[in-house]
Amino acid sequence: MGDDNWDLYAVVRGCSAGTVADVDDSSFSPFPPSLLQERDVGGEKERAFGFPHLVGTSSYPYGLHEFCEPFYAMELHQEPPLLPAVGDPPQSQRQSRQPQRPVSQAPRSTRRKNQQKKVVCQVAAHGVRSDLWAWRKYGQKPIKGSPYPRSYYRCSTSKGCQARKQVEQSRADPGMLLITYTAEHNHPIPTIRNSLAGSIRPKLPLPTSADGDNRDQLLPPSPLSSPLADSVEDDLLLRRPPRQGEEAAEEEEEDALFLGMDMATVSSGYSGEKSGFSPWPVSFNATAADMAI
DNA sequence: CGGATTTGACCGGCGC
DNA sequence: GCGCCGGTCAAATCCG
Repeated sequence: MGDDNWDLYAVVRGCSAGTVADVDDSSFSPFPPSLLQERDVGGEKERAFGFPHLVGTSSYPYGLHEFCEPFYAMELHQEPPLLPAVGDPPQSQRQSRQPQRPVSQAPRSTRRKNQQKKVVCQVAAHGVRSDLWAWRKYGQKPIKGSPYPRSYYRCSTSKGCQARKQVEQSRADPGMLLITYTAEHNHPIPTIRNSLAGSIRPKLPLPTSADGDNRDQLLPPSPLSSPLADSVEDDLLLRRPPRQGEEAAEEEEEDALFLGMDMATVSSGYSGEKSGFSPWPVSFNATAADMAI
């Protein structure tokens, strides 16, 4: 099945252009230690990952499976998360939640901020085309000190899946997205995206030819450049605050051709002040039909 | 009509 | 103890 390749690409493309920083629990890293490069950044250990030999190639090194497995089958290898166990429907908790939200229900088991396992992945904003999981946005918040809002997504591939991810544009490097994965998927990775996948739609009108048309031309729907692409990250980019110099747009369009190969670093305490980003029209709204080839 | 997104409000963790 | 802030909820709205 070519689906396997698909999955792999999804992973590679999802995080290949960046680094991952294990925030709270090194055991939660979705990537095998062999791919993580530890180094000191500002006195803090940072684990950057990269696999240049994987990206930019059209054939998969056999090692990829090994690489992917820990993340996609995390429940098989990791200790149980702090979150409700597999099959424990969070909806049942929410069910008891009244409109007035009685505090006595204390439903928020995910609130252990410091104990929550997280994996922070910094990726090239235009390079990332998401992953095989279907993510549903459930919130967006402006973050103090950051010009960019943070978007909150939960896995919609399977009901009851506790996996979440936060997507935020890096302040230090506006060209990068900080993706924080929290909790684990409690279901197998879909070989193809289910009907929910890729249904994230662009809210903003697609750009006219005047402001950079047809990303499809830049990113033809090849297996590599991804029918997988959904607009989770694109969505974020589309919401970026207005910026003075849009000139970076062209530059980033070029980068897009390389699927965001540029590497960067990330740590749990990123910093920076520059803002701005180029508009990134949603070109791929992958549908089930797109997937089911 | 079903599912996703938007958005304001609520809640609790955490620092002071 | 208090206030700030991040994370989540859920009604309203949008869209295919």
